[in-house]
Amino acid sequence: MDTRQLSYFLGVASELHFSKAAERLFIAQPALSRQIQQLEQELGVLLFERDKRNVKLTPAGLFLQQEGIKLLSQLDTIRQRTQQIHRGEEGELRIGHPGSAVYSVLPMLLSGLRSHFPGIKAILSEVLETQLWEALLHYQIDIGFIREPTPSKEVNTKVIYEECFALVLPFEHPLNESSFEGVHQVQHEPFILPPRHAGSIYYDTLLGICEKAGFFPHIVHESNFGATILKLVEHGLGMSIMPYSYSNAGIGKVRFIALNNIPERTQLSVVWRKNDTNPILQNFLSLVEAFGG
Amino acid sequence: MDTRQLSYFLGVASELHFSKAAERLFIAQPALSRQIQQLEQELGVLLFERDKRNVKLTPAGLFLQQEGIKLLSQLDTIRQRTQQIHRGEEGELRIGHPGSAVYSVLPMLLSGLRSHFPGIKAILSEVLETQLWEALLHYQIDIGFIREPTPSKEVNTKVIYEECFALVLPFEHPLNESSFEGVHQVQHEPFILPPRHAGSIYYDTLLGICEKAGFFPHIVHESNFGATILKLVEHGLGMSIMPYSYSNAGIGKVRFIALNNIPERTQLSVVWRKNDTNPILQNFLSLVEAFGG
DNA sequence: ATGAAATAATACCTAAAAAGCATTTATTTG
DNA sequence: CAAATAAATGCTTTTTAGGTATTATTTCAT
Repeated sequence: MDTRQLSYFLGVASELHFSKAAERLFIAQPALSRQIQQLEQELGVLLFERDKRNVKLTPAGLFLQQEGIKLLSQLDTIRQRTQQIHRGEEGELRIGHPGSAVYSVLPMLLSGLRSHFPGIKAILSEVLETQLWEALLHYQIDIGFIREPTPSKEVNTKVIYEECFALVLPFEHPLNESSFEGVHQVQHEPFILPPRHAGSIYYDTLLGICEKAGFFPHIVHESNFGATILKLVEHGLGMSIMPYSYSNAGIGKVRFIALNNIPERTQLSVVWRKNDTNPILQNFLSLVEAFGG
Repeated sequence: MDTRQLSYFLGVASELHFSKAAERLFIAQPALSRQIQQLEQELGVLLFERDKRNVKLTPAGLFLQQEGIKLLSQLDTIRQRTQQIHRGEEGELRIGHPGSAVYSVLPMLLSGLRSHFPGIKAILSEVLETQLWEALLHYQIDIGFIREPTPSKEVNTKVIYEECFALVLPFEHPLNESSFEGVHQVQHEPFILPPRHAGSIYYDTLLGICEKAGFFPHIVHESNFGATILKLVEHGLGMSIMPYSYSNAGIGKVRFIALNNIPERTQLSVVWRKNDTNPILQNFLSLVEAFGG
């Protein structure tokens, strides 16, 4: 019983008329009659009751009709989904990202993914910047978001987002956007910053901001998790300088003062394996491209 | 994509080796290679990554393998069930029966059905004897159980069970099996019997029992439902004569005294349409035959 | 009644598809 | 570099599906 015989059978079963069914199936009536006979013989089951004039389904035929319709539609679904997977329109994309990406580009990219490629499921995992390259090269993720792309032979990088830094203060701190003139105003305050080893260029940029303002920050705590820093700031343990997009996070009662007037800015880049031909990745990259990366 | 191509594909997908798969599929390797190529071309999807030495599945191929296995096994199930329906090993058998059959043959027949033909589902409906012929001839049931088979041109009948009658008394009644000598002992008691119109031969048999014992029963209530009669007897409203198998019913606190020593006995017969070719019915009848009908 | 129309089956032939065989090409391994 | 392995290619044969003409049977209209 192959699919051709089955669909011929379904044709006759729905028309209950060999000649009409043959016409609808674009074959000659004798050919159809024979295929049905062969099917019946192979199964050893009479599927139609024919009395030289009328054709009707036997109980077994009725069952085969009901189930056969389902089966063929399943086969069609399988075919379509196989093709979608081939075109990269269906499947999983494993994304590694730092926590900060959650508050800026990631939500927009994921909603774009949802609308353009509803079959692609994003598997998100928060990965520390230090572990991102390893995760990528060990095939644990397919694409990563990172603030400091170090060019590499095995990995492609592309900047997709740029933003200014922000001074983060406890909400009760006297300094606010109107009274703010420059970073030097907080030169005597305690600071909470990421540890140096977590991303040296990023760290150096932060220190550069302070240095230009004429001081070296008094660092009282370190954390590589943005949310932790925000909580520490909220409790008045110090202040921090973070990418402005953290202001979307809504974590902690803190005040963000955007540092628009200094040249230092921070970028978010995507990184992926150069040799990766996964069409899902390619589709995601085309989305990144359209996003204005 | 027909079933042959699909099973060829599954062969290669599980062996990941064209030559070995070809051997297992009993075809030559070039034929297999070509069928896979054709399948890939038809779908427009690369299913295997071949590098002249190794064969491995692409993501789309992996999906097709997973789904294809399921599909082919479904097809096989459909084939088997279609054949079972044809052989009458699967389907529904609508059985009409009087309430009394529930306490004798029906449970045994149904458990025999369950073990010999697990695919046949019995649809039981309690049908009054007066309506049984109609239900049968109007195709509302496929087979019926009845106590008084009147021979007919359109219907076959077959006796399957014979039993004696029993005197049914309230549990508190002084008469019991040891003190019982004959029906004449209850000639002055009130009786609860089925109405005459419910089955005249059956009714006449009951009256015949009394008549031979030398009295005409004083009928105080009538009911064509055995359970109702039992309840009325329990409450001391009278006594009754019923098929002995009602003693299995466990309805009401009543005493059964088997009337073994009188010639009157009651039979249970099956009836079915003479022209019915339904193989499920035939299988059920073979069971009835084996049951010793 | 009788002939025309309808309808599935049969007989026979043709075309297309699948399978087989021999060979080739490319790659790995010793 | 030769030998072995494995998939692909070219060509032929076999099998299967499809087409045309015809038959047999039934129904319907005259």
